[in-house]
Amino acid sequence: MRVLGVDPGLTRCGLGVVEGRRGGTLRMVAVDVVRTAPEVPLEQRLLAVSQRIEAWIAEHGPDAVAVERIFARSDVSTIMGTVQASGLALVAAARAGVEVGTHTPSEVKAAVCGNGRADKAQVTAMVTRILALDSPPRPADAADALAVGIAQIWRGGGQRRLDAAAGTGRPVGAGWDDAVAAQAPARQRAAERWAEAERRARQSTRRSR
Amino acid sequence: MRVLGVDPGLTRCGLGVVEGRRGGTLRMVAVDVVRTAPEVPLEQRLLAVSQRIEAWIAEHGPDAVAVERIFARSDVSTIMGTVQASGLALVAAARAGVEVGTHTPSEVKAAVCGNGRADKAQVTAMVTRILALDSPPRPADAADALAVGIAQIWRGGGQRRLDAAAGTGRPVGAGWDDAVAAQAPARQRAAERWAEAERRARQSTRRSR
DNA sequence: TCTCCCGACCTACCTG
DNA sequence: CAGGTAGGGTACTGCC
DNA sequence: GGCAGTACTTTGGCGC
DNA sequence: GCGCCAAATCGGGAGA
Repeated sequence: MRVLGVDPGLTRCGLGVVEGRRGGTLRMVAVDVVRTAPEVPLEQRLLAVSQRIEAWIAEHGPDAVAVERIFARSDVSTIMGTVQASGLALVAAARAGVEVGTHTPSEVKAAVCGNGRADKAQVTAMVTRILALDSPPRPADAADALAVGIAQIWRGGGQRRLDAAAGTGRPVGAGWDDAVAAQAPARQRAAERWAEAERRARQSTRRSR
Repeated sequence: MRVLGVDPGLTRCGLGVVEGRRGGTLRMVAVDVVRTAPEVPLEQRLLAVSQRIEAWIAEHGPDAVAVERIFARSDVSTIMGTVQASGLALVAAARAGVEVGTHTPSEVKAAVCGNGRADKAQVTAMVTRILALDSPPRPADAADALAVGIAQIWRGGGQRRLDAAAGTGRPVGAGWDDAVAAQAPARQRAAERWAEAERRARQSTRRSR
């Protein structure tokens, strides 16, 4: 299984391709960071990111694209570009017909470190070890992208419910799987549809780091 | 001059093509609203929006694409899809090599109604009148998209931010007679105001649109 | 080029 | 003329 | 299909 | 097993 992990960002967007099996040894295929200069018009920056992601998908032909979900507090301004970048990643994947998975920062940390509260350095270190790299991926964002990819392989794209972006309006609370049935209004007939959608529901936004 | 106005949204994304000259009579070329169902995976929804926008650009060959700028308050979740949609519009335009303009809701209202505080109904009414439509554009988002397009034609592209960054200082449109936006230097209290806005937004209940 | 630190919406309208 | 202030949205759910 | 109402962050960790 | 608590960011510019 090959996964393209994406750490969305406007100035720096991390891209990392990881290969391996669930529970097996993982191998880093490629890693890079897309940089766009502040003086360039926004649409150009986004376009650059978009094209780069599409190029990577075309080149590496991943089985899935994993995007780090966005977490935004009240500080909105900074996340916009990030969110847009994540959207581009999602569209690029959808356009290529590739499976999509999203992961929150906590999930990623928990996946690679075993602790959702893990320090950033910890994550980098673990990524380096897991992929048996000689040295830590240089721009920090690269490591994060790889971490997301790892999370995708180990935890699977089986994300829960809706995304933050959609403004779920329905805090599911604890049990995700159980909540699926509870949520559907016309659960009997639509159950199948919902299950399907839910299974594929690795959507949502991206997060920042 | 032909402009594609976009009112970004995930569930409903308004698209409106307006044609005319600055200060001249305007004509509506086309209008529509892209709808995507909540049960569809996010990436699919975004893809649908993206493709539709690209199709419209290809079909109508606008000279510019105008996008309504997003203002995010403390409520983040709802804007995500919106922001992503706007990003898609920007990229679609950039990809097609079309000029891009962004406009805040206030700008749009001011451009169309002469009053930045204009009611939504007012905007719809003015759009209907300006474009000499028999009836108001059906979904409200459609009217908004048209309004954005109108604003683009009448006020020109809003890329002051880009200008400042690029140092070109070259407003794309031809010179306009009206008052130019004067930058308010009052940045000192920004934090305070932000905190205030945030606090207010958190406590009070939101009104309907 | 990478690192570290700081700051965090944008406009229109009304009032003095 | 300058400064300060207030305002601005959306996606989901249920119902008509 | 359209209109109106409401809520608006999420998640892992730890304690109970 | 359930519930409550606490924490989480990124982009721009200057300096090494």
